[in-house]
Amino acid sequence: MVEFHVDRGSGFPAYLQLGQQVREAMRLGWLQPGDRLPTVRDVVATSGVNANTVLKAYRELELAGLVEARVGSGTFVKASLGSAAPEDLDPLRVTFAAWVAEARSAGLEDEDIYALVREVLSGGAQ
Amino acid sequence: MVEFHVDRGSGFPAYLQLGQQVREAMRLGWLQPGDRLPTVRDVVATSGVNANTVLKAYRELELAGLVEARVGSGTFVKASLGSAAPEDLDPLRVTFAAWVAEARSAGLEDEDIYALVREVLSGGAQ
DNA sequence: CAGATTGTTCTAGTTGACTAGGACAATAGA
DNA sequence: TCTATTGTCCTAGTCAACTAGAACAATCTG
Repeated sequence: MVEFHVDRGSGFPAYLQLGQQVREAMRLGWLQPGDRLPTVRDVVATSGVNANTVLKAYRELELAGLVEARVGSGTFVKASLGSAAPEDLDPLRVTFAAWVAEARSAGLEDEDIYALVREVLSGGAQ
Repeated sequence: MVEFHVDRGSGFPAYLQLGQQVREAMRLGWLQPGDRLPTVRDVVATSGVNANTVLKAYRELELAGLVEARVGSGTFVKASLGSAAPEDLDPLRVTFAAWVAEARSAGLEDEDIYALVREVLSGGAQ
């Protein structure tokens, strides 16, 4: 079961955070087709956000064709996200973790790493 | 000179985007102490956001002690951000770019890569 | 069938982000 | 000194995000 972590006051909307966390879990294989998302009321109790906010997040995912809501039973993952097979992810995870260790020992903080990642992914100098 | 790229409709506030871009540029060494940020009016003309929005972003950076605003001359970078020396960044950039190439050839899209990065940096399973 | 569970809808209201446009004040440069 | 540049402030207003609380309707479970 996926646990949501909504950071209020971080500046960006709670419903976007929820949606992103679902998409991310799907990409990482934590959520696969057929899996059930936490109940709207569960999320309300866990994260403190309003039911309408959760609903907005779920509805957006449904519009994207990623999940399917079934009254009485819950919201279920419909499609798969992530273009790589979960097996292929593991070796990449290992090598990247090694790189992170190297970066950290060079003195980089997580924010530095994020900045570097964004720089490289966006095509270097932009 | 740093160019700002404000993505309206992305969901999170323009003033946060501006602030983050400045911080990121500082971490990557593109902005160093003494450098001048774009004029408030420049940003207005370039990105289309309102002067008050830019001001809010700049004021937040000033409160954080990162920049210094001088009426009549501009806003200048005051401190340095990023815990690593810029020279140390290059080799890390190279090895990371290699890893990205590997990940992409394994079929990963940028979003998959971001998800993996966040997973590893947040400590794997959470 | 009966009760619990779940998604869904509705209204009303608050808060914060952002816009619009104008004006002021301090500084730099000629 | 004069002028352009720059940061700063102000008022008023719009819009989206989010809250609060209640109710409804479809489905599952026993």
